[in-house]
Amino acid sequence: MKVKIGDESCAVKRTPGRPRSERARQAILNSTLEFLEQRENGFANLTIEYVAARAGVGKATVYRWWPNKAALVADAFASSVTHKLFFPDTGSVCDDIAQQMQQLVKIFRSRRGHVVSAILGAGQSDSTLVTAFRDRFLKPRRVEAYATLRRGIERGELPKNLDLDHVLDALYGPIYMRFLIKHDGLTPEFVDQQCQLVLRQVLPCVKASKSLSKASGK
Amino acid sequence: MKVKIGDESCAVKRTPGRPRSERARQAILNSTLEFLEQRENGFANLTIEYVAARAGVGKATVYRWWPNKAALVADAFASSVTHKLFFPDTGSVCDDIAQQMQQLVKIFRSRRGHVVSAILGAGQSDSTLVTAFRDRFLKPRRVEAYATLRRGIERGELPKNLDLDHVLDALYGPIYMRFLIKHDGLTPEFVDQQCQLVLRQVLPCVKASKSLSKASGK
Amino acid sequence: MKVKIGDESCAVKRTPGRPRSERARQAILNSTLEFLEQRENGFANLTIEYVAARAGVGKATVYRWWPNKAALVADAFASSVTHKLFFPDTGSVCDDIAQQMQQLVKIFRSRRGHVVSAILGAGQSDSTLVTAFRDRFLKPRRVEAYATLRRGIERGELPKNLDLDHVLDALYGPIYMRFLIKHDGLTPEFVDQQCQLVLRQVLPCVKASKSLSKASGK
Amino acid sequence: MKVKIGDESCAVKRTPGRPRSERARQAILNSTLEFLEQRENGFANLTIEYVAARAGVGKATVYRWWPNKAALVADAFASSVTHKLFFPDTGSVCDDIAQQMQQLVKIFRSRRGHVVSAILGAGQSDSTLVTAFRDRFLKPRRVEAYATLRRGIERGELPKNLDLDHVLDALYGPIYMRFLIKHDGLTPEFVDQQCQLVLRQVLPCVKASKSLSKASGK
DNA sequence: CAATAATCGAGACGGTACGTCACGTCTTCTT
DNA sequence: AAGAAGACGTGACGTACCGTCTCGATTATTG
Repeated sequence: MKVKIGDESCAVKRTPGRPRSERARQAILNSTLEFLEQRENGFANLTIEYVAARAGVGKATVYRWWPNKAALVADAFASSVTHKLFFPDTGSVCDDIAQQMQQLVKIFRSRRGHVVSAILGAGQSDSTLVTAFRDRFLKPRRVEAYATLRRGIERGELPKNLDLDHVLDALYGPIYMRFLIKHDGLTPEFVDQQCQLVLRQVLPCVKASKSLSKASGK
Repeated sequence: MKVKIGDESCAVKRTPGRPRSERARQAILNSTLEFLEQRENGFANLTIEYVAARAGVGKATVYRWWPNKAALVADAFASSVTHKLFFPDTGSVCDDIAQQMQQLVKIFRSRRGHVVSAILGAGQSDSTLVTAFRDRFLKPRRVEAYATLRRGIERGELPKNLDLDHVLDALYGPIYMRFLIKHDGLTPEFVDQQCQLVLRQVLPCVKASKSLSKASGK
Repeated sequence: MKVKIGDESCAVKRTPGRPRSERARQAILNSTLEFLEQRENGFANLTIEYVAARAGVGKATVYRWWPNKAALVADAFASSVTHKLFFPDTGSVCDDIAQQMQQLVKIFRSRRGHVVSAILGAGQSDSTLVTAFRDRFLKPRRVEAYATLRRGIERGELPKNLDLDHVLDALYGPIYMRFLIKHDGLTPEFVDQQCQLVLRQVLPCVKASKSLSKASGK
Repeated sequence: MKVKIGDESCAVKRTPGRPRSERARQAILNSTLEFLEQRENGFANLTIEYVAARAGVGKATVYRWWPNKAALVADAFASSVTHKLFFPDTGSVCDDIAQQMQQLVKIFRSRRGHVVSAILGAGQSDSTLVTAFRDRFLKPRRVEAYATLRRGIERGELPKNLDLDHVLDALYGPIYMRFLIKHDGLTPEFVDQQCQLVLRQVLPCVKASKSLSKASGK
């Protein structure tokens, strides 16, 4: 709880006693991810017992650093968050976003996708998990997305007064829905059509700007 | 070997032995729903032990009729599915769908919504659950939605060759996303705007029929 | 409870309703014995469920006629009591008894012996069972044994004022002990030696030291 | 890599991990004995659930150390075996053995006797139990008995070439029989008479007839 | 360099719920 | 009225993990 300000040059005040083992920390997070990445091994099936054994670590070591399974999974998820999800700047909002969406879908369809569905699944009965998902995954991406959309607005591709959040939900919602409910394929074609469907709607052309502009009250 | 003629139960060959107790069945489903409807009582916290005790029923009776917790919950949910989720026929597709979406959101925001999130949450590590959700809840509603959309097409409100499933995902996806990730409010205004955003084709102007027409190949 | 005396010619006043099925009764007792006769299938492993199923009978039919497992087994045992256990009259007490003991040991070593050990085993926690064993098996045989011993007394082979019960326990006790504890073989040789050991002791004087000397071979 | 030299615990490699709780072990064995010592609480009525609860112990702890109920009971019995069952050395085989037999009968007639009958009873359908009884109770006592008998042989009280096991069965068999079948009393008088009946060889020839005549009182 | 202190692995502990089995009772239709 | 069929509420089974707790061993800082 003591925050050292300034220079750490010579006197890095370390706590006495054996320091935390970085090897153990990594092994625990890795065995957690490894488990979640397997199909049909959701959060519910994950056991601390297994994680510890797989990591070659005592159970107490897990509990010493993570208060519960959810915290462990949230941490493991955060440490796995891909850095490949960026928005390019092609000059066309539609293309910028379509490309990022394709990357997202690729992740969702990979083994890493199981980690996402595990965290969203478990999050339905443990709000700390969805919170972790929003804070560590969703929001950072939204910030980038806002910028991309604003570029489009500046360029005149999109109307002003656009409810950015709504547009983004309109874009990504169907992807999350298919990802979680699996009632239909999460194909690249679907992604492209989805992107066009939504962004064509908000193209200047028309008059709909009013219905989409953010309600002043809220 | 007396054969009752004219008996209406002629073909209703009863199985021998004591018949299944309807009282027990109802009590089990009810105590399941009751539990899930409480906040923070997710699928994971639900125990068969509790369900049986609450229903005044032996555990074995639960296991006799439902192979696992997932099946029980799916059944309980299905049996509880409100019959208020219908599509009216107002003469306007947009209105028809908007009204049904509002009903859906109302359910999602009610205590019954917890059951849905419990199912979809647990379904992420138990595919039988999402399957049950799709079969018993999603598909029946889709069938009605198709009809509503087709009415709109016939009326000329919507273009022909529309990929109905995609349109429906575009409509409902954002609702499910906000419901499950809770990053933003699931308000009636949002629902209305969402409906208009997707179905704006109704109006003259644009009509991006090409991008939405079902890919011939598929 | 009404005992009809005399002629049953025309009006055998039977209780109304369907009469008890003799077939069922036999099938139940048989499947009970059949089970107990198998090695390692003691009383504890016997289930009414199995007996009923094996006999092709409803469980309730078993419970209608026998209040509990013990009563059933006691009945089954009684119905199986062999009639081959008699004492011959060879003119020598020792031979008379030795022959009967050999027959007894033969039964103990046969599959029927398992029924005896089952009933004595279960009897340790259910006194009705040992009672059944004493009344239906032990006592009838003791009556015969008394007669045999008295013949020997009359013949002068045995002393007067003999405690018959003690002598019989001295004779049979070791057999029951080996039968139940299985710490040593229940061989014909053992039986012969046992018979001689005890009866020589009670002979007027002799001192049969030889019969007690250990068999050289063993 | 410091090796302690001269350490007496050199070969006493302790197993890693938390050591077994002696408290739990004792509590489990005690609650087992306590239960069995009550009349009509046979082996069959004993539940691990009860033992664990009574001992203030998790069920798993019981199962961790004893594979089944039989092993537990055998252990509990063995641990309770009174150390009063020894053979004195009075100079007379008959007296040595008679005294030990009286002690045994005293145990059989006490509450501890229920444990013995529970073990032998249940042992009839679970061979591991009788085996445990033989190994942990019977055989150790036999070893002492052999020594006592051999002393008698050396002293000339008993003939050489005696089948020790048979003599011991002849001595103890009737006691076990009366203990298990309860057809007659297990009185101190019976024990004395039984001892004399079998070991009369000691005496020149005669006189034992009186001790075998039935006690007038009874 | 020894003392102190925190972490490590291992694994036993008291619990809770699991899913199964048999109990003894009941309800139904058939004989 | 008794039969077979079989569902019912009950309760113990033996197992799997939970999260906590000793252990001895290890690895740092401090006196």
